[in-house]
Amino acid sequence: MAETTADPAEKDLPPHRYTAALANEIEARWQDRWDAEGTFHAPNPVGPLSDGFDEVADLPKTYVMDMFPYPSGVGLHVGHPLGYIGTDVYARYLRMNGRNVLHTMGYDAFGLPAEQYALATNTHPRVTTEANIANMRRQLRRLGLAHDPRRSIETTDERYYRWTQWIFLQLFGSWYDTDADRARPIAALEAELDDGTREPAEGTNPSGRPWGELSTDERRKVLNAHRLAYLDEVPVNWCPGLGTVLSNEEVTADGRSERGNFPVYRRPMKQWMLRITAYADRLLDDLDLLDWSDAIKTQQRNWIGRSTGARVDFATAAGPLTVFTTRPDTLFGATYMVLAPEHPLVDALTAPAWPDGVPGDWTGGAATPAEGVGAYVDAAARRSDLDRQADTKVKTGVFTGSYATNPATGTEIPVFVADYVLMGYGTGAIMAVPGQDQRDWDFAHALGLPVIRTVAPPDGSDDGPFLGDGPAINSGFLDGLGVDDAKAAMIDWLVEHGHGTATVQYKLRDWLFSRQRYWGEPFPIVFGDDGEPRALPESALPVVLPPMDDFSPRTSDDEDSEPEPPLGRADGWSEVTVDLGDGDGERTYRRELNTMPNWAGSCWYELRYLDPDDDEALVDPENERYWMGPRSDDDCGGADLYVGGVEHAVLHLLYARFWHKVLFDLGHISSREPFRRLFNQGLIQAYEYVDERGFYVEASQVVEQDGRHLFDGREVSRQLGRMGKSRKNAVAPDEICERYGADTLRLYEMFTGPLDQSRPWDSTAIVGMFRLLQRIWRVVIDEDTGQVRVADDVEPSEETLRVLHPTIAAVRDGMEGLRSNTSIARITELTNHLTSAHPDGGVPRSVAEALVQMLAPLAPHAADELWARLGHEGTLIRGPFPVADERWLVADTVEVPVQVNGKVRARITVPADADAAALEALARADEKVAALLDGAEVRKVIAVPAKMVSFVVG
RNA sequence: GCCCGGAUGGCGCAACUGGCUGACGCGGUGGACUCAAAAUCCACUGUCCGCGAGGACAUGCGGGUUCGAAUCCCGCUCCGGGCACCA
Repeated sequence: MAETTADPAEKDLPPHRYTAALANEIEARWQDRWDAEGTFHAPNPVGPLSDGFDEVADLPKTYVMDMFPYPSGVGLHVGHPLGYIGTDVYARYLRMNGRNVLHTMGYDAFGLPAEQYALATNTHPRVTTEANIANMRRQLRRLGLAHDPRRSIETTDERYYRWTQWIFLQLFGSWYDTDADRARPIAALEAELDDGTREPAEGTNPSGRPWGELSTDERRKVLNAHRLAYLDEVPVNWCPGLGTVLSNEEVTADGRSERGNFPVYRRPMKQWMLRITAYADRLLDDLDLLDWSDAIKTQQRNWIGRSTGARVDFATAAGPLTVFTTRPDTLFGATYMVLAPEHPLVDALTAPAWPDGVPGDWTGGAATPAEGVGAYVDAAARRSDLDRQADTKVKTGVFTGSYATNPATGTEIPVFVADYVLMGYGTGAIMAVPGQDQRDWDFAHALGLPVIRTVAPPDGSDDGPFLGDGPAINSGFLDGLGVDDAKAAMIDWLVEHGHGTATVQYKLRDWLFSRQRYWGEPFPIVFGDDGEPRALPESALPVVLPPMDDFSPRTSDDEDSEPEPPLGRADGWSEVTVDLGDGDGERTYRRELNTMPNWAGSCWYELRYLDPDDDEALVDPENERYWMGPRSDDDCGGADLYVGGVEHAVLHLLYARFWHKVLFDLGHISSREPFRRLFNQGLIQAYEYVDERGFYVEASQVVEQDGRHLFDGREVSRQLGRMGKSRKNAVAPDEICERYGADTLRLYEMFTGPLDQSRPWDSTAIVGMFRLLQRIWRVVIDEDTGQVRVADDVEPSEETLRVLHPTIAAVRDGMEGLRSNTSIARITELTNHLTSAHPDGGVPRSVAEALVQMLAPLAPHAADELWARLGHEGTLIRGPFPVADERWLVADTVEVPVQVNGKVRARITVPADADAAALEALARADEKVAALLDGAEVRKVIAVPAKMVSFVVG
């Protein structure tokens, strides 16, 4: 890279030029001053951070948030702060315009990466995490971000995770009342069960005996089965190589762990689950209240996956077989049934012998159904989910030898076991309608099963299933009805005859919340001798993560090994003697040894920023209502702006919404949603270079020659990708700050495009923004003397005013719309105008000051410095920000194009307020236009005032 | 396969709801300053034809609507992202 910074030691450089050295000096000085003066403090209405609230009490308020980072050991690269700078510009702009703005930054520091990093460096995660956070704080501070430092939180801080645990106790201490459609305290459920106004929910009382006859232990089990946090035996991703279960996102497409590439096995284990499914409808419906992109909303809708349809019972020898279908209208076309291999009725429905005349394709070549089904089920069990889904074109399955009765037709239809039906969705069994379903069609054709069409396909189409709308055929009382009407009619019939019910099905599963890791929040839970979980009292919080020398998970290469949470080895920790206040007195209990997943801390941090020092509550209700409360009847509340990467489209954002709604239901907060408006920032991409062996080479050392890219003389291939240390294309912000200063980096990152757009990093283009700052500097400061060179008591020329005021309007527009690239372009134009209009200095003070004010959100250090040198006390943090004067927004005269038959043939300068008739006359008077119109018949004239004139000639 | 985005000079992008395509910046070319270079400043810079005035062609491709389309409609291509046997 060319050496673009000037060394101030060099003799012939003007002594007061804006150089990197000067920029760095100014930036460090202002950062210290901002810190010392608490410039970025945003006062709360009440509590420890309420100093100075009186001064801002009448101002409108805005809460701006970034998705907080995980403090990685390699530090930030220039891609990370893109969103942070974007929100900072926005927040500073609003502050200058008289708003009380809350903007801060925290650290999401629990989780497997931190633990792995600690293992790799053989240091305790607490030590590495704290060092990483310190480094990241230093890097971010250097960028001049106007964060309220008092509100910064770390999820690994005991004072923070005490409240994470407290929220878990809220989840454990409540249940979802489907009648009230909200969560309520479990004590309310107990009271209603006691006084007989409520029965235990379906599936929560295995004995089936009335509540009043249950023992204390049995009652505890019933209550536990209602809770929003509950223990359940579920299939999980067990990774013996890492010694922990993993979330689905932590498993690669080929069934191995993302970290370490170890095999992952599905197996059932008893784990903590959070009942997010109870909130499925509200999570879905409330999306309509949010100012989020359709892309993200669609992803959340798909993830929740609500389908309406019916449950239908089919009579079999083993009792009713229930299926879920979204197409009850096609019941007359159900010609066979399929069970998932794991379905509980598989054994019961496996007949002792094949019926007479069974086709060979159906038996899998087995002598008996038991043999055929057994072999098929075993084979399916050995295949991973991913493997089973890899080749979806080929359908396999085996006949059970049993039949079920189609309730609509009374026909006996064969029951198969096939792995294209998944146990995890619906009831794990389907009615197969090959005429209207591609998968059923494929299976029917593979095994020679009959097809009955129940929706008439359009003319002649007889190839494949028909999924569209059309009149019902072959369907008895439904014939002639369209799909929607037929569905409704069939559901009515099913209900009336006791064969089924209308129902809603979701793809969303309850949230697996246990990890066998050390570096996470311990659960505030203990177990009694009965194996049932009990909550620790609030007074026992925080349950502090015990210090351990050996915190590594117990790993193994044995698929059947048992998970062994590291906390089980913490001396004297796994048991605790405590009085739970439940009447049992002081007893010894076993602690829960799992920890929470790293999503936990990020599920509610938006609330803790509001009141980080509150030891009485997770957030004082008044502070929450002030910053996040609903502002009108149809407002869901929440942070005003949340900026982050699109990669958190589903998980983090869904989990956080879920917790927020639980806290809302229980009356702890007034907002129904955590993030009113979400904005996904683009990515900073970088070229990565790969040599002939497929290894990354250091991007900074690649040279371009005749369109080829050479590293060390060898040609390498180039592609655009993510920036990252491992790809050897990372550029650190520190490096750019040293070379140009933070203000230049901020301007450059904002200039390369609107915030939502990804853009490649180009280190050579930064100099443009550096030059801009130099020019602005020169407008105010004489490079030779260091003296202010603006002209006092001089009115700006009309020409300058006509540049200045549209610039102000456009700059505001860009900043409000998170498109400061356009603001910077307009500031550049103004600067260029001033530079050429006043080559020897003497820019009117009022214009120079407006320029500096507009610069302040973007390059706050340089702006505050220039503001001070212009003779003002203090910083520009609270403005003023210039306001455009309408008078100068519209020009007296404008140049408009004149079109003849759609082509621009001339340009004329006309009064801005010329009406259509005047415009036409002026256009006709133009020499060139007159020549073109001469002798031609003008058939039509369109004249749009101040825009254009168009002649149609024939 | 389905669902979202996107495509404008050599590059990043701009053009508010149909009205002068390419603002602003990088890069490039030429110049000023300098012994020289760097830095800085100034000018030019979509493509093609023409000595020139000027003209033609240009917003991924093909149609359409319109006096007028980067913008609206229909049909494609390519790129990026998400989901994927969800009954």
